[in-house]
Amino acid sequence: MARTTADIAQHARLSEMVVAAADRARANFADAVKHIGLPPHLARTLLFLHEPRAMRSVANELVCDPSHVTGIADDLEARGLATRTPGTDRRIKLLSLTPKGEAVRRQVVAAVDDHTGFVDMLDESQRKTLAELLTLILED
Amino acid sequence: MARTTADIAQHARLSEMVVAAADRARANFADAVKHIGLPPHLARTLLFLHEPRAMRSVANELVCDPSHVTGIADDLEARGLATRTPGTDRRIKLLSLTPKGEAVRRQVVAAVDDHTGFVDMLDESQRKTLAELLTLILED
DNA sequence: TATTGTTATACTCTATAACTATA
DNA sequence: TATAGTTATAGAGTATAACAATA
Repeated sequence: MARTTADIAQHARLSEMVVAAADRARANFADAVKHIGLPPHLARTLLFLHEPRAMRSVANELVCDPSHVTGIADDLEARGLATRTPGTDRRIKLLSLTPKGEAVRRQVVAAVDDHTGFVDMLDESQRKTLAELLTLILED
Repeated sequence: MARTTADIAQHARLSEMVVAAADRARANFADAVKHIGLPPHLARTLLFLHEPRAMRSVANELVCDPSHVTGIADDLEARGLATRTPGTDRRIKLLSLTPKGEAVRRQVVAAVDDHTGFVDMLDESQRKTLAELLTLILED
């Protein structure tokens, strides 16, 4: 395969491309949800809240430290989109969507689905191939 | 294609996978250059300096604000890896590698080439396919 | 007047450690 | 003693705006 940058190895070039594609994906997501009036990280959190989740579980989904989720939950509560409810183990707080939160979550899902994004550069078969290759990369 | 998370669209799932793969690529790069004793962003900058570049040009390669490059150049100079030299247009400062910088750059190239990384999960034909798909995504 | 690089400043994102309340 | 969540703090990475030198 031709190298576009003289002496950066193919290896490094593939990595750069993956990182660039991720930046594209992030920008695209931010763009898709902009009209909803939520910062991207809150919109993304809503996507995971199709069912109530413990704070720690949200942290795992977002791949961040649990302490970070406190602020996100505060923010969602302040916007009336989610509430903390105690679990049966009373150390645990479950983050659940309010009816308004459910509605906004549906908006986010629709926006992501509708938005003309980078995935539209690929046809169905190419998306399938990409998903397969990325699955290989992401395997342990 | 089966959706692994109930009601996140395929679209969103592909995006998440690309972002996850990029995180993997970044961690892998950091891992590869760790033994060289350079923070990843400096090692990455070295890769672009196979020829002298104006500060602004470096900023474009790194996709960051030019003001940010000042600190990077300071850091590289403090480590004896690069020097600023005036261009023919004397507003421009060219960042060039010192002999030591050339040597360390070769180390970085070798480390990235050798390091068992996420690209090794793919065979040659799969890498080619991935590069092609990413090229499509990254087209304007 | 426009452009290059610099400085000073501030913002975003995230992690760490110490704390509380449960278990 | 161990775990869930919180608080306070700090660090990395990056952007913005005002500035000096040059075109």
